[in-house]
Amino acid sequence: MEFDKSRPIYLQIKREVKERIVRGEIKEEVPTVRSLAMELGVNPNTVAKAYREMEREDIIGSWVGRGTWVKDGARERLCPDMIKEIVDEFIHRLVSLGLSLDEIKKLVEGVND
Amino acid sequence: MEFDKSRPIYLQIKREVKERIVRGEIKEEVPTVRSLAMELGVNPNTVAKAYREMEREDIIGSWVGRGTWVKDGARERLCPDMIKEIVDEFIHRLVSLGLSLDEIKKLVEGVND
DNA sequence: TCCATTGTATTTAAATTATAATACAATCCT
DNA sequence: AGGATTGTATTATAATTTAAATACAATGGA
Repeated sequence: MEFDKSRPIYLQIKREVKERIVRGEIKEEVPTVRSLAMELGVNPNTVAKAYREMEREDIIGSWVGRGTWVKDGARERLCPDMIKEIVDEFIHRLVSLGLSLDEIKKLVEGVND
Repeated sequence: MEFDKSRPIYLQIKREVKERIVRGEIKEEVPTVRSLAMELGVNPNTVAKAYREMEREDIIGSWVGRGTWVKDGARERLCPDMIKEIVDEFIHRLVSLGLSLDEIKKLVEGVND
């Protein structure tokens, strides 16, 4: 995973972990703060900050000495929420360029690859 | 225009100005550094930084005492470039959630409002 | 019980971003 | 000619983000 320099790393880590949960790569046990920090090449504090926010969002739960775990039903809540957020932002950005909803639909229909 | 606190303001200003160019709201004359800073409620230095980068991208040209102007053909170059960037990121993000291209197309087809 | 692993917290430092206050040279308009 | 406006540059300051190095208490396994 590579980072976009224009946005805080901890936000990108949040997105990455959520994506892994939605994809089913993370089912119950979330990587430890230290192991994910090592894997991503960042400071454990940065991962801890991402986890702290996701805990407040009721996506994961952390316990000292045990680790971090996906909360019950988190994947089912996360999936439609994230899709809606992505689609909404996509539509909004193209509308900001002056495109209509019909034009946007035709644009996506024509995508190949 | 309101700012997203999670990203540098000067980058959001770049996007805003580019959108205005594509929408045709800015045709030739770009707002002065000071007037846009006043309009957006930010420091002139922040606008100047955005303009400086757009000048390096050959989108605008600035002259002391005269102002800032859209470069010839900038709108025609900007329009397809920005659309492609937005669509590509959109597809990429949904693929990162595990969706296929077909699923994405059906998703967009079903959008209302 | 002992020890490694866990999340959490603290402190210090560096880099980036944004603001603020000027100053300056070039240009334009009257 | 002269004054206002322009982009640009400089310096200083503050806030945010990230890194780094620790330390600590709780947990679990040998």
